[in-house]
Amino acid sequence: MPELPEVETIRRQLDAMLPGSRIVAAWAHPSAKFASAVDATGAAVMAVRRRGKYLLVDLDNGRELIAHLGMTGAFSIAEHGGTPVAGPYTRAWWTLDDGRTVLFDDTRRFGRIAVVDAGQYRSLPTLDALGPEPFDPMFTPKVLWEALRGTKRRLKTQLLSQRPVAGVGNIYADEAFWAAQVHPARRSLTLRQAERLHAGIKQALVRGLDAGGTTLRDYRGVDGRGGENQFNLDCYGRRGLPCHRCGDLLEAAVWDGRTTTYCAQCQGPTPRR
DNA sequence: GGCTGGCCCTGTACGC
DNA sequence: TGCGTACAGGGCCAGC
Repeated sequence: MPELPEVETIRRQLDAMLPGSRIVAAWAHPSAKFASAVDATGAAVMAVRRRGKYLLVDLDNGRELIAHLGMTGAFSIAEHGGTPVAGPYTRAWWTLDDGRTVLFDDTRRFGRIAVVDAGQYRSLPTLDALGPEPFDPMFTPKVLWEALRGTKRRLKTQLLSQRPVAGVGNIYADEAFWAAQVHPARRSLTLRQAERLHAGIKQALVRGLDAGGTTLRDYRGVDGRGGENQFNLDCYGRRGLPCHRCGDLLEAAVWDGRTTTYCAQCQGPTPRR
């Protein structure tokens, strides 16, 4: 499940390989989620950027190719020429003028490809309303506090909406709340708690970036290699295992359709509502 | 306008 | 061994 560290790892790999190449042919799965991938045909790649969990490929015709990896999306590059070898889960491919082919595979089809006019994200409402980048100086504890206290939703649900901050998914949210010792099911927080959560978010993401991402099942970089942050996790997926801080067994629950792991001792009792 | 819950989608794990 | 079911979850959207 690619989140910011995984998407950034892929971005760095693609940005080192694609700029300067022109797309001479393309194919897309007929699903509306992928069909517009062929609209990039004829354009040259200028740069590969990232916003939250979205990859933004700048094209030289004033358009952007946007990719969201969903749960199982992955890019790979076939170096040799000839007919692209699409697998059963290939959802799009682009052949470049140097003979290489970029493939996008997505087993569960939660991903998405779109080609839009540069900066026009109205067809992607989450991207259009994305919060600040976590390493942007404008993302301060106070900004986070105000984004979270202005809602009645659970703090984690609001965080996963991508509006308080961009790029945090289930794994890094659980890690951040654990590090901050804030219960994710709370619906309010103090400025002091927001300061700890702000630090926890950045700490969790930096650990993920330094480890090349978290590979629990599907995530692979463009080079086919997984990340190693799964060995650093303190909370996510550790239900029933001892808390690395207090030794109590971690608990898990489903709130708003998302499984959440937490330490009832360190992060406090579950709010009644 | 904010919030909730259902849906999409398929491999894996597990029980019978 | 084979079948059925539950589960994983990011983003979108309908309904309240």
